[in-house]
Amino acid sequence: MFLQNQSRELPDHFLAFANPTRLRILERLGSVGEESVNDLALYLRMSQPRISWHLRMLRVGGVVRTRRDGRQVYCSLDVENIARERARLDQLLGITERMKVREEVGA
Amino acid sequence: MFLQNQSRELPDHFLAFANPTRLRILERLGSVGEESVNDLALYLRMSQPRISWHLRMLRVGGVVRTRRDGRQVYCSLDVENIARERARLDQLLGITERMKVREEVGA
DNA sequence: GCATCACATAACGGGTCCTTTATGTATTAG
DNA sequence: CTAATACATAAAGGACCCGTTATGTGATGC
Repeated sequence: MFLQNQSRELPDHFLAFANPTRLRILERLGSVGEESVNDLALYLRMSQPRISWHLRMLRVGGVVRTRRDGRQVYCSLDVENIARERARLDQLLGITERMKVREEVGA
Repeated sequence: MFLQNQSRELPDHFLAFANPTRLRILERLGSVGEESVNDLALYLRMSQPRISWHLRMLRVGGVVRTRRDGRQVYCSLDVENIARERARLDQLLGITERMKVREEVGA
């Protein structure tokens, strides 16, 4: 079914943002665009398995996508899917585009 | 400090969305606007302590606000704060308004 | 005051998250 | 083929999440 899928997809997506380490990873990826797993671990001064584990959650949640180039695996933000999941949440909450526009205007 | 605060505020906020039961609560609140704790528990056919516990997480995460009227406590979405936290995430990810507009257009 | 209603918290078991250390797998270099 | 590199996965322990029942707290009605 359609809703069956969503019953874990949305929670998994937002769980990806619910951790300081993962937010640091995402901040880094947003800053540099793309980076390998090892470079991420070096930059964050964390063990490679730990980074790899968090990247798995980020991939499962549809926040990050990866591509392999030789032995390196490069990670980047999946901006399109983030926007898609966000739209799903807004629909679930009944938040309309009109409401969001009013907020941007400051109404 | 400023960032110290954010180190738990953003995770707590998105953790609030990372559970099917809480999403059902939020969907209900988006639909009816405001509802008491007991009515929420009845509607979701779940024990009142469980609902109360989830509402606590939703309040801590800044997703739901509550007001007391007599013995009832009425809950509703904190749409303004949701938008605020979302903007913080976008800033962290380096997602600009321009990018979001392009997505809405479908570019 | 006393009983009741609405909600919050406590205690408990089972599951998942998160971290470290150790090991496995895939790709490249010689 | 062998060794090294880059990354993924396994195991183990502590912490937190999530569901139930039981109990506590605060506000209303008699």
